[in-house]
Amino acid sequence: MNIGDAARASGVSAKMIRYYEQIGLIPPAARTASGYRNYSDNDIHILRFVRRARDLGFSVAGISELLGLWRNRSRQSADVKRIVQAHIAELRQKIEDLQQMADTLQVLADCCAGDNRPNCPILADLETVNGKAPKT
Amino acid sequence: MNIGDAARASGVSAKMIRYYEQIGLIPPAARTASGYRNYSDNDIHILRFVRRARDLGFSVAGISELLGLWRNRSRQSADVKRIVQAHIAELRQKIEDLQQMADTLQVLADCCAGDNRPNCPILADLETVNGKAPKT
DNA sequence: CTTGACCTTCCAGCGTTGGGAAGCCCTACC
DNA sequence: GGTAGGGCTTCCCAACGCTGGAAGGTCAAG
Repeated sequence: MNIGDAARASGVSAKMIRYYEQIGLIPPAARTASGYRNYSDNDIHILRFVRRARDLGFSVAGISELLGLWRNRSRQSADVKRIVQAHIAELRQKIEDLQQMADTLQVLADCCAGDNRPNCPILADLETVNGKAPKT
Repeated sequence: MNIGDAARASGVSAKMIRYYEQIGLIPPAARTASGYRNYSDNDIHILRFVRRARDLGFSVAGISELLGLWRNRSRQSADVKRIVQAHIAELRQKIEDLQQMADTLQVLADCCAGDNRPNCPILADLETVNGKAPKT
């Protein structure tokens, strides 16, 4: 299987497959006599694992940890769970931050006439620090 | 006012101030005879605007647009509102994506015993494509 | 043999921030 | 006046996770 076929089979682009190999996330692929990368079914399996983990928002470092546990038959599911729960916590934190931004902006947008006049409470807010009047 | 003072007064690090100047987000600062950047109260005002906009998640490109409107006294508040609402939509989209990830992971984590045995539904899921069984 | 699609490597960039090196300037203190 | 220390200057590098392109080799079909 060429890298293009592996990309189509796994959902990971050829560029990214090479990148993942380069940074050591996945093992170096076998090569044909002419230097083409050659992928086995097991390699595709690994690539799919990586793809799925990325879709779930894991960083490359996180995927590396998960791959290690996946390969390790004497792993403890508690280790996997710990990684996943830490990641969930990060996601929830990001969600909270973004939600806070969106809420603030929504309030400002609701206060803005949105017409052809220059007066705008949004810009007025942006002049301030943390949404409060500046000391000056 | 030196760049350090400006940084403390605006909440934007000196490093970032230089960077914003370099990429043209803010105008080049005045200089003293010896080459030090010199900031006026108005410059601080601009920096605070930038800081607040970043806190609300705007990209540098977005801030550039907002700054343009801020400076333009004949602006129309509708233009500001449009930019802000587009940004709110982006934020909500990101929130939704992250929420989807977190929900999926939470379900998996809840199914995982988290003990010293290797069996783990999380890893089992990661082997699949989009959470469904692979074609193979 | 030619064409076109594929593969290879390497280099550079995106956006935002932090870190550090080498060297100049300013203030304070002796 | 000399010196120590902090602050300033510019420049380069690193991070994250890719993405694009250039230059060139390989393979299969016509």
